[in-house]
Amino acid sequence: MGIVERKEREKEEMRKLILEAAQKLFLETGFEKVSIRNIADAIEYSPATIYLYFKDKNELLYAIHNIGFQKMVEEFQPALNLADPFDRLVEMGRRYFRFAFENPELFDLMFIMTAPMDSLACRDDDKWDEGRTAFQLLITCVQDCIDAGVFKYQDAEVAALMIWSAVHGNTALFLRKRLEMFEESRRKQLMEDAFTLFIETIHKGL
Amino acid sequence: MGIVERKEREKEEMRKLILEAAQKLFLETGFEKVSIRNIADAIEYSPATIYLYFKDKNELLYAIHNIGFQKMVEEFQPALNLADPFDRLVEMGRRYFRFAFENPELFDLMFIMTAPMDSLACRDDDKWDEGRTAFQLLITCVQDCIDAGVFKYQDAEVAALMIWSAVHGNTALFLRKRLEMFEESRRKQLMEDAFTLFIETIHKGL
DNA sequence: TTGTTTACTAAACAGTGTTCAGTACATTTG
DNA sequence: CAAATGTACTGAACACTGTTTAGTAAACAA
Repeated sequence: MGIVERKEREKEEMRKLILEAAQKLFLETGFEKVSIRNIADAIEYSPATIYLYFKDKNELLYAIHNIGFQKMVEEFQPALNLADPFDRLVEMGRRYFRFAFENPELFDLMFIMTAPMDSLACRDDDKWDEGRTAFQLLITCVQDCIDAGVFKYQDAEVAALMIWSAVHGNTALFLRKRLEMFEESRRKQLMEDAFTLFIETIHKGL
Repeated sequence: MGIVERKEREKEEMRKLILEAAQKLFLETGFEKVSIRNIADAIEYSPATIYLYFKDKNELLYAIHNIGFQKMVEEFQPALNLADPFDRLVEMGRRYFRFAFENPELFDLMFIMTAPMDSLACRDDDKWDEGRTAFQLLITCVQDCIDAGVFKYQDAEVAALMIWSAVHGNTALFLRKRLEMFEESRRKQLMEDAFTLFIETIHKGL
C-alpha cells in the first residue's frame, strides 16, 4: 500500500513547486512586491491552495530563508578548508559580503527582514537553529584563532559576536541604503577599506 | 495683508498635526501596522487630506525619520562635551545603543527601514543630509582621536565607517531578532561584552 | 455680488493577506 | 460494482491597504 507514501511525495512536491516559484519571483522582483496571488498565478493554482501548504506568508518566507542558509553554508565551505585560522576568518568575512551583494534579497530575508522571524516566534520549539548553526561556524573559527595564539580573547562567543556585528553592520548599512551620503563610485571601495581596517585592527588588537 | 502668512502658518500647523499624530501612532503600534487611514482617523480628517501635505507614505515616514535625527543629535550632545576624545567616542557608541533600545521604532526608521530612503531616491536634490550630518560628528571625533595619538589610523572617514558598522551591526542584529539563539537573559550582557571587546580592540589595536 | 481660489472629502481603484463554504475527484468500505 | 468517506482544490468574500479624482463648500478677491 504505497498509496499514502505517494500522497506524501506529492505533497512534498507541491511544497517544492510553491517554494521554487516563490523564490524565483522574490529574487526577480523583491520580497516586498511579490504577493501570494502572484505566486499562485505563477504556478497556476488558486491563492487559497498555498495556505494548504504554508500557514501564512511569514512561514513561506521562513522556508525560503532556510534555503538561503543552505546556499550560504555551501558557499562558505571553501573558506572553512583554509589551513590558517585567521585566513579562514577573513575569507568568511569576505564571503559574507559577497553573499549579500550577490543575493541581496535572500540576505535581507535571512538577516534583516522581520517577517520570517515572526514565523519563528509563533512556534516556540526551536530558537532559530539555522542562525545558530551558521554562527557556530564563526565561533569555531574564532576559537581556532585563539588556540593558535592569533587572538588573546578569552571568550570565543563574545569575540565572534563582535566580529559578526562589524561585518554585518557594514553590509546592512549598505543594503538598506544608509551609505548614500558617499558618492556611488567611492562607496564600495570605502566599505572594503573599512573591512580591511577592521581585519587589521583585530589582528594586531589583542 | 497678513492673510497669506496666516495661511502658511495654518498649513505648517496642519503638517505638524499630522506628523505628531503619526509619530504617536507609530511609536505605540509600530510602523508596519499603522495606515494612512489610522492617522486620518486620529486627527479626524479624511485620508485624502494627508496627501495634500505629504506626497506619499514614504515622505511622511521620511519626515518622522528627520524628527528622529533631531532627537538623536540632542541626546548625543552631552557626549560631545567630554574632554578626552576616546571617552567621547565610547560614549557616542553607548548613546547609539541606548537610543536604539529606547526608541526602537524611530531607530528602525532612521537606519533600517527602506521606506524613508525610497522617498529620498525620488528627489535627487540631497543625499541624505541628516545621515551625513550625524556621521560627520563621528568622523570629527575619530579625527580628534587620531590627532590625540589614540589611533594611528590614516583615514578618519574609513575608521569612522568601521566603527559605525560595528556598533550598528550589533544593534541591528538585536532589533531584527537575529540574536534569538541566545537566551534572553544572556543576550543583553553578551551585546555589552561584544561592544566592550570592540572598544578594547580598537583602543589597543592601532 | 460676483468670480476664483483654497481646503477638504466621498467614493472609487487596484491591490493586499486570509478564510471558508462548496465542489470534484480519489480512495475506501459494504 | 455502488455508496460512503476523505482529500485537494477553488470562487468568492472579508477586511484591510495606499492612492487618485471628481466634486463641494467655504474663504477670499474683484
